[in-house]
Amino acid sequence: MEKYDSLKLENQLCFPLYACAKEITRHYRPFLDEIDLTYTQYIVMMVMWEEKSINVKKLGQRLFLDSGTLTPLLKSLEQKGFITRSRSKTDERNLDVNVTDLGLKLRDKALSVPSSISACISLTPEEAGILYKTLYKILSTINTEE
Amino acid sequence: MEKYDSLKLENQLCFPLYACAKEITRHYRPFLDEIDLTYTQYIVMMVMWEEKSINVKKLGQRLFLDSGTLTPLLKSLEQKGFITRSRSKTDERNLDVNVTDLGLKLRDKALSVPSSISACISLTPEEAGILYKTLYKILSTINTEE
DNA sequence: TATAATTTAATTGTATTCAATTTAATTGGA
DNA sequence: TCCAATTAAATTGAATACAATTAAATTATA
Repeated sequence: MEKYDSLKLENQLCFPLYACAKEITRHYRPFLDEIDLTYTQYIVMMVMWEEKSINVKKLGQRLFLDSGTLTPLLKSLEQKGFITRSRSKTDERNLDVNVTDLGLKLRDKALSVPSSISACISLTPEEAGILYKTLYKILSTINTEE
Repeated sequence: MEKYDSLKLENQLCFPLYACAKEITRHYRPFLDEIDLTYTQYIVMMVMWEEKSINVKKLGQRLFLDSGTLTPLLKSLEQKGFITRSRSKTDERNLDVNVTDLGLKLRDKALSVPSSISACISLTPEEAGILYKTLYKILSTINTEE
């Protein structure tokens, strides 16, 4: 055990996490290109497909993103016709995001994406299940100690 | 089981991976601010502390980064005096990166960073070990099927 | 009620990321 | 040797990310 062991790249847990996330989102690109979405736009659309309507605040909490990222991204999705943006009638500070018909149509085109991705992540269902639980455990604890 | 279940955010494995990586690197910020490094600069310095000298190509392979990311980042580290950049004598296409004395001094200042981070990731050693193995399994397979 | 505090998006600025292209150096084959 | 192919880094352009600040709306309080 050497003084600087804790600073070795191979002893980091965060580095493979960082690299994995990067490599996987990179692998999404060719599939998402076909439906004119980036990875971040894709996870926003996932929420929109489920919720149909949501405001920016809640969307950001769901996706761990702030308005600095979401504002330009939502404008881009609006431009493509997948969503609409409008101030809430009851509280004008809030911006409501709604999925459009075109946005809903995109859902069918996206159906093949998840299987295409899981095909290039060769984990057993058990490994995937444990990984899933562990990641959510980290997410649930990391933002609490503030 | 519904038609669109595979597109639900809660059924994604990639999303918590993406979110975790983002949240964790965000937690590095205050600690790394104190030694004037960003997260990406930090992992570059980790390699430099181990290798002392390496070229951009190998550095990129090690960190899953390309020259588009590394070139401006290495210029910034050079500006701060932590590394030097110079063309290889034997093959001028290669750029050699060398750690400076100042860069080596930074290693001692960085010693407290790993423990600060692991303090806010509350995993058991077993969970961390399994996570580590699983992430490297993904990394080893994801870039092979090209 | 009038104003202070809070909340929500938007904006600004810095730093990634990566695909695609360009430039320069090296290697390989005719 | 000459030139095509390859390789490595740099450049360009688009899209994130996030901290910090700003602006507008709402809520809380004196």
